[in-house]
Amino acid sequence: MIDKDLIHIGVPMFLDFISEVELLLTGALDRCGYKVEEGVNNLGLDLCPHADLASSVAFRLAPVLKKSPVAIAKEIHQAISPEYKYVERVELAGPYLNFYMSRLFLNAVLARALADNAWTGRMTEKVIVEHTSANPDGPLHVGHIRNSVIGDTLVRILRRAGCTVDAEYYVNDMGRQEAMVVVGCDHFQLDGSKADHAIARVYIAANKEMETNPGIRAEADQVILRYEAGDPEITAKIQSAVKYAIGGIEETLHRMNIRHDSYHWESEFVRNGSVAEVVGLLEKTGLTEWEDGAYQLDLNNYGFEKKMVLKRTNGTSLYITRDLAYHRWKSANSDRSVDILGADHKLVSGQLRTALRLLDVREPEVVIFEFVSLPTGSMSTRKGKFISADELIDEVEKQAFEEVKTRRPEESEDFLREVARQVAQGAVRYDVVKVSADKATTFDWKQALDFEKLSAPFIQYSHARACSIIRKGDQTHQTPEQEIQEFQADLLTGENEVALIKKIAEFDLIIDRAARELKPHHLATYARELAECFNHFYRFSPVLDAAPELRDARMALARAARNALRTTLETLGISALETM
RNA sequence: GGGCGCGUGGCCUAGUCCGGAUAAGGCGGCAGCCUCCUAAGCUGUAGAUCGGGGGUUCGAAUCCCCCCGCGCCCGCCA
Repeated sequence: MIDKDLIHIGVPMFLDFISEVELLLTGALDRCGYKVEEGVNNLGLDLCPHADLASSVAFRLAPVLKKSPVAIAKEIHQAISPEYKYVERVELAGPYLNFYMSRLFLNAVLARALADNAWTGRMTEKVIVEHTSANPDGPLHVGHIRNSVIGDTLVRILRRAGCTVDAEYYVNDMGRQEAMVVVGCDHFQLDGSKADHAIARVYIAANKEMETNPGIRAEADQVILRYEAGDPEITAKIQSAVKYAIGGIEETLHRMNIRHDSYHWESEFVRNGSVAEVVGLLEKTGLTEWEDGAYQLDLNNYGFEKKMVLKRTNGTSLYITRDLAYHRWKSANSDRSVDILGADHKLVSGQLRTALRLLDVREPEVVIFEFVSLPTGSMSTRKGKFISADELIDEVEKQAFEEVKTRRPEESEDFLREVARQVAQGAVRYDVVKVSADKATTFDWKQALDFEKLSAPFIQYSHARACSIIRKGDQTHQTPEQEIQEFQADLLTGENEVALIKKIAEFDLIIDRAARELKPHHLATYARELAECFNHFYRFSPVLDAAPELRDARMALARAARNALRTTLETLGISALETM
């Protein structure tokens, strides 16, 4: 039987196991009269293959105490209090101290994983995550979606960690790019294709036209000037073009299971006076000056060679100035604000943060991702050189459809289409999120269309297998509630079973880390490991054919694994398909 | 030229922040497993001077310095 009280005490997960180990270690160190320096991980705790948690603290003490690490570890080991709950035993392995999880802990993890809403972290901050924010001058391409997927996954991770998150899209309606779109609309006809693609066509055409017709540039300048002045005709034109493009972009985002909670147009901050206000505040720093007819901020003392231009010669504002106002607003309306930006924004986001510091405004946490390029070179919307997200999703869906059709030929067309859609959505997201943001990548069709182990379908498939077992088990046996009450968790002693429970326990640690470090790829790695653990369990621990009591225990584990897989997939924004 | 980032088996990547016990996966090779809960799965096998060189340390893929290669940036664009 599982200890039902544990469910109510709540949260017996990996972080609690770690807490207990820390308590045991610091207690033992005290008793020995040893002191470790303050610092991150000063107890030398580490996940490793030899133990559930290992400490190399003896190495750190050795130079100070002038004793061998082995001798120190031995002393600490002997001084460790025998009173523990989640720890089963502490082993001395030379200079290392190895901690192992107790049965009580494993059973508690299982109980928790079986409960509803088992995984909500303890963070309480209000967080604004700004992501995507692509210019409304064309469709999202395979570079943009790195921003979208990283951003949306972080939104989900932060929510899972307990935060209240607002996902925001910052719309660049005042920039030169949008002015070019309006000029493009004046000279060329929007065709009937998907809105964002149609906008891209006139935008590309206008840029091409500009090569031979310098008048185009002047027209764009006029648009910028008149929009900033609030000219109603231009305002109507820009608003309709922006809304049209954003509509198409949203459609693409929805295909990837991505939604924003709010949109902020940069013009909003010009119209409500906060851009002017920010410029005024910067003036008080004494670092601003008029140079070459433009209003500039000198950040030379802060390591920036180039001055930051706040206003053009013709008086209009620039992206960075408007962004400053937006960030001031974000900081005032959140406890944490996070920006997802491409590598080309490194310098400018540094300038932005410096300027905010001067204004005594909390800086955003900036997640920079490196570029996605094509085998033929870098992408450019302006030059029409890109693979659109829509094209990618279409291809992946087509491939997924063929795969499902081969495996489930008896199923209806609707079923195949729906599974293919959700597999494709997951495949695209996982393919992006699995790589660390600071790695530059080259887009590869072969890899995008690979549905094997290092992919979303692998994880979705594990989940579907768990569901299949549960479905079959429920048909022949009692209700889920009864099973949860009655199974004997202590029977789950197989190597694969224990490994699976431990992997399930790790979830809160991964979420906590990913939420603090803003590294969504940790969760992608975890998802693969969890699926792998489940597949081993599936392969080596038959559930339905096991003896009755073992069968019930394994059913419970299958259910716990299903919950963990489902939660992990949902946090990655990937559909947890029950059959595929 | 300067700044930032990256360099891990043939290819793609995790591990690097916070140094610890045999460098972990995938793709592709090779050899196996469907009268057995969905084979989008599982098992085994071959394959790595962790870009190069110095340094710090009891210990370096991880920290420091130099060099090489690749990417991004250095607009009154965003």
